[in-house]
Amino acid sequence: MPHTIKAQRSVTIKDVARKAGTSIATVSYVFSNAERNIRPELRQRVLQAATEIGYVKNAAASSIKGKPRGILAVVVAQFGNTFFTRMCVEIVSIARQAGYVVTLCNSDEDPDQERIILERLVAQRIDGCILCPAMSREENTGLLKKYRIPYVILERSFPESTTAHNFVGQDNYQSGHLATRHLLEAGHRRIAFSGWDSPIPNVCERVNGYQAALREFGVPAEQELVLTDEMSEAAGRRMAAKLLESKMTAAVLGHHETAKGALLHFQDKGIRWPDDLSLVVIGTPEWAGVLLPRITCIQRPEHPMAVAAAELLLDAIKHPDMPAAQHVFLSTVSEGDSVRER
Amino acid sequence: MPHTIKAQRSVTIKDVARKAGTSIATVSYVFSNAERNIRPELRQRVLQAATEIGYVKNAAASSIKGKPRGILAVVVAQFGNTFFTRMCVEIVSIARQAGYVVTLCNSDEDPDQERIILERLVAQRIDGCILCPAMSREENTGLLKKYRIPYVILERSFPESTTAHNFVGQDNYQSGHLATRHLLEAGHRRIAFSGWDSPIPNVCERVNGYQAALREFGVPAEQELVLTDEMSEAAGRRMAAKLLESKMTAAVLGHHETAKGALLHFQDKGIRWPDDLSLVVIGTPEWAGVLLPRITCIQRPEHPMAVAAAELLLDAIKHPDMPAAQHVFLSTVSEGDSVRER
DNA sequence: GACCCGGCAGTAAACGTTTACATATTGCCA
DNA sequence: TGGCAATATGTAAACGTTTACTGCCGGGTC
Repeated sequence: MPHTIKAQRSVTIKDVARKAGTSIATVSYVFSNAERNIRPELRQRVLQAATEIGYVKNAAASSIKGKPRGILAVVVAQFGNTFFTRMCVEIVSIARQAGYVVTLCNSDEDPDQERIILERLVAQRIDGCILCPAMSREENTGLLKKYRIPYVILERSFPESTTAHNFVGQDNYQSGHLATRHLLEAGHRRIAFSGWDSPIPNVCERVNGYQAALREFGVPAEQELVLTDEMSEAAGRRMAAKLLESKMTAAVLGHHETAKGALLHFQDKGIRWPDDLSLVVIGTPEWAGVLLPRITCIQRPEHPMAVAAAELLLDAIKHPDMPAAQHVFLSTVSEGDSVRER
Repeated sequence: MPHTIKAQRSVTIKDVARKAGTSIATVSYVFSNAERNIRPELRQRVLQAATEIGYVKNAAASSIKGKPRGILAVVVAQFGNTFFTRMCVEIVSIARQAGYVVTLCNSDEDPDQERIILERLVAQRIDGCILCPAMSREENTGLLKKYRIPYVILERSFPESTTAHNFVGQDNYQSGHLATRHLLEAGHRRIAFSGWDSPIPNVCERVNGYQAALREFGVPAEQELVLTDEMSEAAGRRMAAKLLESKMTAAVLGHHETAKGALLHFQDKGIRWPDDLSLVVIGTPEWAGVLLPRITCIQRPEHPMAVAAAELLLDAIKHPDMPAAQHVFLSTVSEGDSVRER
């Protein structure tokens, strides 16, 4: 509940008009409507008066007359996650170049929070929204649709997301497939997979890719080699411990947040990669660049995704009747030396 | 320039009133003024009508009647920097608990951008602002002051910042001092310092702390041992190369962004810490937790700073005439093994 | 000199709310 | 039944802009 204090009357267009000895219409024209001709001398007087008394246009007032607000919103599910942070940085930058400021919100993987946030944003009559949904909730995106707020769904491809909405994401199936094939090609046959145990389909798709790759190489998929757990360092450690028990020679760490915990566990136990264990991480964690030995990553294309999402949104704002588009980006294997021939 | 399309008339309080067969006042009271008694039956009818036609209050319209907007802003100089990101996450979370949404902006260390951003924010009539200024610009904070927008200066203590403004920051002098003393106590005498060459006083203060510590141990400060360069990985590598030439036995990496480059250079050259070189990093980079050998860090208290800034801002909003407060947080040495007795 | 036209500037009616004030409705008691 | 609270609802005037429309002035044309 924002604290409610009687805001003292701020400087308005009226004050400027009085000071400049003209009408409020003229002042308004000076500050907004570029077409209207104003005698340079008068315009100067208005500008002068405005700076003297410190006038700044009240965006809320313009907005109720149907002017766009110049505000975009990005709602992500895990703001602290570098994957999202990096995309946010990019989006903010592109938006700014287009003249927008960006409101960033964090649903913390909670669809109810997400709902509340979206309602607030609709109340603000934002010009557009990029949403990385916490879960599949037609009801939530429905709000945006109902208010005809242009939006782009980012990164999480719930079945309906990819069809009815503007969507930008990554091919998770391919990430899992790529990672696993990389290990298979190096000769590994007993390959584990660890991931985040979540309601979103991303990890699930990665597992599908992993299993498909195994099939292609004629390797039977063993249930016990696929582990999922909550998203935390501790969970990563737990999964690492279980993986070690299962005597695999290689693993796909399918989720960079838990991968960190797993690597810490390996470090603690004195298990070294690629000597003792070949590893591929899906994602591009901050620490991958300095960790020794280097680690092989399936890069998630944060940068192109952010750019695509921002541009798609700007497009959607310009062309409200544009049909929904879909962009999916592939992953690439980064160089690294955490995989050894076998 | 936000694209300007005639926004189609959205559902208003009038539509709800018509649908519910009552007056707009009643509808307004249902949605805002909690004191007013409305017959439960009528209230229900209004709510019903509102959901049916999908009414969401237009926050802009309420705002011009002096209602607080429920928007806070955070303007940082380097949004992509994990140090700031982590503080933003925390601030967003606290703000949300207090009922605010947060607009995050990135000045990219450019005071002109900062100016433009602040003007936009003032135009939005935000309820409060946390600002990490790009440079000392009285003119910029002056805008906030003039419009009586409560604000808190974060992290960068320009001389005037600490006196006239609400301020939350870290003791950079102490960080430099702590880092250097840690190395001196381990027996090192030839200690280098690398930092970011910037207009803000933070690094400079750290150098002061470094030099003071040297003095306390009777070690003459050598000019060539203090290096500064731009903020990039490449610059970090450059400084690392120069440091190696100067034959020091230990170094304070005074800025975590350049520290990464320096460490990469050391890795490339096969120089190992703490065997070949003792190191202390000022800051808590994302990668510090997994890097082997572990690295000693002077922790910047991001979390308490963010909490303090957010709470100070909320206080300032509640008590507009509160005198400016100042919070400075000390640093602590994290455990690590990148320093060796000598 | 009557007419029109272009260039400027002002008037006033919106926009979607909030809220002071007025009015209606009810229940209660004398 | 009249009077009076108390309660419930409506009226209308703001809030700070935008913008269609009207008005004014000077100069050119016939």
